Amino acid sequence: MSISAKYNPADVEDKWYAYWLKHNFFHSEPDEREPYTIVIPPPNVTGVLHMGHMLNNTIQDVLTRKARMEGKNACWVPGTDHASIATEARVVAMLKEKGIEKSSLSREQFLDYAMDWKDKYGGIILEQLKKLGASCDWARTRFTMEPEMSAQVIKVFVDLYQKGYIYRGIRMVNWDPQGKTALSDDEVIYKETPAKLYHIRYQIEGTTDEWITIATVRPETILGDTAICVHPDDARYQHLHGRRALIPLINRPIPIITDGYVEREFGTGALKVTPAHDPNDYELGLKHNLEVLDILNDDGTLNEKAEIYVGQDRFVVRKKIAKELEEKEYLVKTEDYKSNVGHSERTNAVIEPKISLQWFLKMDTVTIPALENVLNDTVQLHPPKFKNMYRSWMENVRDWCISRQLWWGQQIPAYYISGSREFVVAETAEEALQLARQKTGNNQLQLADLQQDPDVLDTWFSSWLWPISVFNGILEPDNKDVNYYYPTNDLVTAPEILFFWVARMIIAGYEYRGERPFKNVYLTGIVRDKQGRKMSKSLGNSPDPLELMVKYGADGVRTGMLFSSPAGNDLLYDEKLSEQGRNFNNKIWNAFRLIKGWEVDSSKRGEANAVAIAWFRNRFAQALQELEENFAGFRISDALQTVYKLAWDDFCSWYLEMIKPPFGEAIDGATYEATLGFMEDLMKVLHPFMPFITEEIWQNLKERQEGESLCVSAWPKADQFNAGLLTDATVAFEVVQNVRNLRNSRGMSPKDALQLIIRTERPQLYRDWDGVVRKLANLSDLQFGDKPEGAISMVIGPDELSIPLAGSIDAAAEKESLLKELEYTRGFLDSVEKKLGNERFVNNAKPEVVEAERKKKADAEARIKALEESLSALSA
RNA sequence: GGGAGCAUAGCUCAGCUGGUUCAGAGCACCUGCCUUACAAGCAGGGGGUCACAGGUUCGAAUCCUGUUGCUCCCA
Repeated sequence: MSISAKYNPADVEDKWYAYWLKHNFFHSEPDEREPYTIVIPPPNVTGVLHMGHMLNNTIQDVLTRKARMEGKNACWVPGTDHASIATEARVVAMLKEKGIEKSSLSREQFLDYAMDWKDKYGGIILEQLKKLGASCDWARTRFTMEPEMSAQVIKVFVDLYQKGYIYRGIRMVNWDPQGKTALSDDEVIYKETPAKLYHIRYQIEGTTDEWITIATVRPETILGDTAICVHPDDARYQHLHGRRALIPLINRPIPIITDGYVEREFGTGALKVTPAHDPNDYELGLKHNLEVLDILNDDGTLNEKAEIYVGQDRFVVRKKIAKELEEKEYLVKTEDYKSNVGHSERTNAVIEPKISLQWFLKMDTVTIPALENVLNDTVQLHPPKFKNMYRSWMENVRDWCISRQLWWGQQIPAYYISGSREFVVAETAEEALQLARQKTGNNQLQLADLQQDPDVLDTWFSSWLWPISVFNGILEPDNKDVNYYYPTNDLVTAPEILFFWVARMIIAGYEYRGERPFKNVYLTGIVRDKQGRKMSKSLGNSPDPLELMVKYGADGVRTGMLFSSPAGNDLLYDEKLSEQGRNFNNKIWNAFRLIKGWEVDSSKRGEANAVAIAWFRNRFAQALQELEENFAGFRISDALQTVYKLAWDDFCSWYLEMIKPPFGEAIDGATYEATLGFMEDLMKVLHPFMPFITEEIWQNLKERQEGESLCVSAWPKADQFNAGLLTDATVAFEVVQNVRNLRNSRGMSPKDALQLIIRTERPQLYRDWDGVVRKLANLSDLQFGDKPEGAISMVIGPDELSIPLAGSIDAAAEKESLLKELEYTRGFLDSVEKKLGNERFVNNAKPEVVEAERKKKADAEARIKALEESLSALSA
């Protein structure tokens, strides 16, 4: 069989993914095994795969695949999120292109269009995840708006309402006048925008020439003012306390109040208070019991409460009123000013802080177990530094505004009774009717007399149930799936949504299951470009993951992502990382080529390789232990590094070179079998990181049956290892490296065989490694003894290596380097002796630390002795 | 304004409970090699006062305090 010298991922990836699916390896059903469950952070149906998903899902796949190989019943539940605002905006835009206005459609018609759109585009991202190799249980794919999922959301709403946690209230919300909906804080993007600060004077009531001047960037809102506020200690305004000022143009009188909140240095030190149109003013208004005067319509035009400019847009009015104020000499001056203006993430309209009637969830009590169980590590955050952030949020949490003025989502199950201000909350219209009849005592009420609230619930209000609802745990709280899979094990997500999503899932978990939703939360970083900028469509600095996978292979990109992604830290993505991943794949591929290319001669004896085999077996055990520790601490990047070095350095660079037969010669059967076993174990520990290439190699390493797969093979068991053997090996390797270095520095070819003479008190070590050292250092002979005439020497630990060299030996240079070493080692010994001579050290330090120092001392002394002997031989 | 985090090689980062397995990895760089698995490679090498200043300690990259610079969260 001829195998390509370059690994070609395209040849194998689709083949093995199809094979895995065909044999249902990723599907999970409850059984007697220990479950391992991950629910995917459901991507938006509007989304396409980006680098953040790549990182996030690679990590989930690594964890899932490892658990599956460990014999756990692994279940990774995939799905998508309906994303109310984003999707509705997308559908509205799509309709607009077709010439259809949303306002011309009924709710049902619109939802039909939206569902069609979702069916067409909503699954794209999941298909893309398959290219990445994601081992999700596709039979369990969920969508947050499918009937069973929505039913759970509605049930929870009704339940929380009945418990008294949900209420309707007036609040200041971020209003998008274009989308005509309230937005949550995270859907608002603040941009620094050049603006003007208008200084406007208000006449004091009952005077002819007394004024107070305020400064504002929004002169149109003076029409909604209900007070002017000054600092109580501000000397400039002492005489005005308790007086009233007249709003220019409309002459409505408003009180002048005092509050320490006002910054005296800002503007004129006098603050106009517009409770309906500024969040801070709103708070101030509550405190001082001010009237809330809303002068804006939902679309951003002024209403009749403004008295003037009614029906005109807020920005048009800003210009006009500034002009009028100037003409009528109310405008004192204007100055340039930079202000942070909120824009809608979806429509880019300038956000209007607006008083509105919304639905809220009270957060004060439901958050208690969610806070407590993160602080006591029942739910562990990785890295733990996020606990602080989590706590500060949970301790200062505000009630959650859960209503959105949209159609795409779960419609709020509140029904208003015609002809009254009453409403009822129920899971169905029929139940609502019953309730309404009871409530009103009017048995004549019909369905037609009820009007369901037109708004839908915040998308997070459905996704906070995700770890429960994917197993239908709200509707059937005792079903076998939810009992088996819940609580889930690990959640992998971005710190950006720690509050919006993770915290709320924990709340819902305790509220509805009385238990944490997951044990571990692994927080990934944000994927940034080389310059540290967040990857975004508008910057165009994000590579297309699919193209990247075509170029470097899915395995290459997966490992590339993980090379530089410690938990919780941002990842500065460079295509070089994928290249490195691809190169690693190629390296492994070539190791496979080498092994497969060998002729095996089972009559041949292979004792010479025994030490190499013993060494690698122990080295593997050591690395496996390290690997397990890395996984246990969620240090995924380090875990990859461990197997990377094991495969490349230890297996390829050392082990294979040790046992490789000379060209044209066969390998003995015992060494071959051992090597196949090592390769197979390597494929196992590499598989979670690079599933495709490892499966391809594993399938071809030995005869396999249809239905067998690496992805369900048993993970290697961690064995004890012989540490002494491993340290002996490092001595042998050091000898090899020294000889190679000598050749290199003297410009000699590796083909020139050299003679090596070792002066040592531990000859057995060198005898054990004789064959390996001879082969790797290309020695013609290895003997024990003193340095002969005309040889160059080096000192390794307490041992002296000599290599006879024909021709020039620069005795002076050699002496200099030996002296330098001697000096360093003496200095080192000195510091060690100082430590040991210090009574306080010997008494206070741990015994093993003191013991280590004693060993250092002995080593240093031996080394000094060897160096001195070399030097004296040199001068002799 | 309040809170948190970070600062280690040219770059990205490890360094878990203070002690040569403590100054490390990968990439980049330099030198020499197309050596019959791999140039997507091999062998070898250089490079850091661990931000700055104090302190605790027998001993500090590691613990404490302050300074400077950057980042994030909340307002």
